[in-house]
Amino acid sequence: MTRAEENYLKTIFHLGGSSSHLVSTNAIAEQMETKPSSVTDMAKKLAEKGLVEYTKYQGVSLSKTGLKTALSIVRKHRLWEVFLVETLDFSWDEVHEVAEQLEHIKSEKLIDRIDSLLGYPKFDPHGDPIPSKDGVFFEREQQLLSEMKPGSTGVCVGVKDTSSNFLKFLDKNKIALGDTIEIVEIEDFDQSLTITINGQNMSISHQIANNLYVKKQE
Amino acid sequence: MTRAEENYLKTIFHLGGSSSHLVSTNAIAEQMETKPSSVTDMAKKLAEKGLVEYTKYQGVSLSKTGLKTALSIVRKHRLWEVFLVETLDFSWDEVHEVAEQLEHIKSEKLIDRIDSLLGYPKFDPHGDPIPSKDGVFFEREQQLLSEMKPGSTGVCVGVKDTSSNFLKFLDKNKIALGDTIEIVEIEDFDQSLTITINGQNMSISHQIANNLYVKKQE
DNA sequence: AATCGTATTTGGACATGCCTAAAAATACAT
DNA sequence: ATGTATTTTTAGGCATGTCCAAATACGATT
Ligand SMILES: [Mn+2]
Ligand SMILES: [Mn+2]
Ligand SMILES: [Mn+2]
Ligand SMILES: [Mn+2]
Repeated sequence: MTRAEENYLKTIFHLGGSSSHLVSTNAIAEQMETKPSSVTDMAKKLAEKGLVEYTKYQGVSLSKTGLKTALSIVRKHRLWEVFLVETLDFSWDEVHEVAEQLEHIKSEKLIDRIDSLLGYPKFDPHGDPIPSKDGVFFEREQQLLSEMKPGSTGVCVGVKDTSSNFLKFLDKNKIALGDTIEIVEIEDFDQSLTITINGQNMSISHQIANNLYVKKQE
Repeated sequence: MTRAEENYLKTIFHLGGSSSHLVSTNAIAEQMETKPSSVTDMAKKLAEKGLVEYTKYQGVSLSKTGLKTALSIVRKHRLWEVFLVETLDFSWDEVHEVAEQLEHIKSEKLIDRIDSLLGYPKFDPHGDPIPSKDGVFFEREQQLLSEMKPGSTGVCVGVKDTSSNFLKFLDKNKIALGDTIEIVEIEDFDQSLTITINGQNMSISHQIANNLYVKKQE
């Protein structure tokens, strides 16, 4: 399994490529910042190896073994991210790039020991679930903050945009995973929200709310 | 800098390629388990990039920047080996393969944090010195146990053969770095040695003694 | 059902890094 | 000094993974 193949499988997984949903050549090319013709080439190769199902002009989806492989890469990526934050004091906006490299290190033992060192974490620094060794993981209960009604309350559980820019913005404004957010009001004019967080009121734009996942509280 | 280029530079370094000593195409090929023609190709490319000096039919040596790069790879390799042993409880015969992969991860910050986490170690699990960030490292004072005279005493500081087989043999016989070894007798017949180690007498073959580095004691 | 615009595939090409077989240079022995 | 053995280089090819430009298929519109 080459690094390129692993990256394609991971991308198809992230784009939701399953038996029920085919992923288009263009979507993959865009996500990977490569060209559609390259994707076609690789789709053929992966189909040849039984890692994806591929029908010309239709799109690709992960096979059973393809999914297993993709999950193992995602597992490694997210565990390394936790390691970087917890053990090496990286901030959550610095870890993705490095994890993109570390996820390709080939050693069962290494990733199992990292997992154990970290105490078998269930979520990565961005709130994304970490698949277990045998590929099981829980989709977390979530909705976008922008979909909540005034008066309701939620706990911040994840981010949709994981860009360094957005994550740094959240740091600067003291918004972190685990924080409880109450929606006070939504402006008709620009959909900006007034929220209460950590006992303080603040105003955030619709775009911010549209990139924050919360778990609704009763 | 590609992974292949890094591996060539590291190999040239290990073969002692300096201004005073040219390394032959064949030697590199053998060490890297590749073909001489491939080495010639790469030698040209590295010379092109200013990382080695290369004269046709003569051999290659590291340039100043080539040496710097090689040292940084060696540094990373050895720090990762320490990390695997100290932090993740790998045994010293399991770390080399994984370190061969980890040494190519590109992140200053990562290796600096690992270095700090480990308390800035000076030697790797096999007794090899770890170059500092700016490429400085101390050649340790050493000689092969097989070169010592009966009656003399030394401290075990390193291994020449780093194969898993040899390292496991040492474990099994409770010979570890830091142990004090006294040479009691050397057999004329087969050069095997009787030594005292950890208060016990034992006999080891010439081949073993020929792969153990010790620091002579007064 | 024909047309048009977009998505996708094909064909040909290039860079990297490797290989084999043959040619050339060097080293060694007589 | 000459011939032989060894080392090294060259030439040509292959695999991987990428790209561009041209051809083809799809699907929405009329
Ligand atoms: Mn990430
Ligand atoms: Mn993440
Ligand atoms: Mn090693
Ligand atoms: Mn070592």
